[in-house]
Amino acid sequence: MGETQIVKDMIAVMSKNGLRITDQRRALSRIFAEAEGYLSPKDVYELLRTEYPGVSFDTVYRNLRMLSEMGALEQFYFLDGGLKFTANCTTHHHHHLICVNCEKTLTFDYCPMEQQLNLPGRYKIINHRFEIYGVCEECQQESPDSQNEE
Amino acid sequence: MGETQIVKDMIAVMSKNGLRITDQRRALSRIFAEAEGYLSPKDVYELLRTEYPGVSFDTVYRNLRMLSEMGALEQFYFLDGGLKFTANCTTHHHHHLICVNCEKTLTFDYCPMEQQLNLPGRYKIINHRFEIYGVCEECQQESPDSQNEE
DNA sequence: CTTCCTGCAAATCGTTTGCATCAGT
DNA sequence: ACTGATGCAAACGATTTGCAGGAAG
Repeated sequence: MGETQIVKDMIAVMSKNGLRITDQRRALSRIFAEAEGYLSPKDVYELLRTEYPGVSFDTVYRNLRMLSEMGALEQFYFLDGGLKFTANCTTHHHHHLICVNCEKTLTFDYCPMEQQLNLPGRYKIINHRFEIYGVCEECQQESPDSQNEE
Repeated sequence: MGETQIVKDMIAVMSKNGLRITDQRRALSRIFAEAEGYLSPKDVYELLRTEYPGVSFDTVYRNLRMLSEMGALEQFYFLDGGLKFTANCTTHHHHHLICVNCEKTLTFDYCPMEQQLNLPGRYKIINHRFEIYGVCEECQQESPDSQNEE
C-alpha cells in the first residue's frame, strides 16, 4: 500500500506552510499514515513516545492543531465528545463508518446531501455531518455480546 | 403551543425514576420547554440563575446528566466539541438542522439510514449521526456576510 | 424523620500558554 | 547564526466529587 504517500503529503504541506521538518513531525506523519482510524491526542502521544520517549503532550497538541489548521489532518469530535484526528483525505468528499470498540474507521462515498432533502426553514446550508457507528467484524468476533460494562 | 407538555413529561420522567421534584428541577424543565435550540451547561446555568440566583454550576451539571441518562434530555456534542442539551423528542426519530450563529434548531424526518446504503466492511451498525449546519433565515438578514472574525 | 438535593470548595481532566533551551534551515 | 520547535511547568476552562446543611417525600 502506498501509505508513504500520506507521509510525503503531510510533510509537503508542512514545508509549504513554512514549518520546519523536525523528527517528531516526521514521526507524526508516519503515525497517521499507519493508523487505521482516528487517533486521540493521547493515542498520538503514546505512539510518539515509543519513538521519542521525551516527547511532551503540549508538542503533540501544538502539532495536531497546526496540522489541522493547514488541512493535513482532519479534526473530529466523536459521539462522546472526545477529540480525534486522522490523516485528511483531500481528494474526495466522503463519510465515515466507525467501530465503537476499536475505532477502526472505513470511508464510504454516499452522501445524504446529494438527495433532494425537504428541509424546514430557509437555512443557508454550510456544513453537515454524517457518521455511522457500529462494531467492526473483528470486534464482533472477539466480544459476541459483552459490550455493556456498568 | 402545548409546550407545557414538555415540562410535564420531564417531571414525569424524573418522578418515575425516583427523583425528587425540586424547584430547580421544575425550572430546568421550563427552561428546556421554552428553548428554541440546544443549550450549553453554561446557558442553562445563566437562565436558571435568573430565577434562582444562588444556583451552582455543579447542580446544573448533575441534573443535566441525570436527565440525559434517564432520557428526558438529549445530549449532544456540537461540531466544535461543545456540549449541548435539548429536550428529547421520544416520539419519533429525526435529525437536526442547526444554525451555526444562533443555534436555533429545526428537526426534519428524513434519515439517510433508510436508504439502501452500500457500506464497506461488515460492521454491525448500532448508531448514527446526521446533522446539517447552516445559517437560519433571521441570522442571514442580520449579518449578510459578516461571519468571519479573526 | 429520613434520604436525597443543593451549594460550596476542591479535585480532576483535557488542553493551552510562557519561557528558556535546542535544533532545523 | 537566526528563528522556529521543543519540553517543562504552570495556567486555564470545563466537568466532577466530597461534604455539611437544607428541603422533599
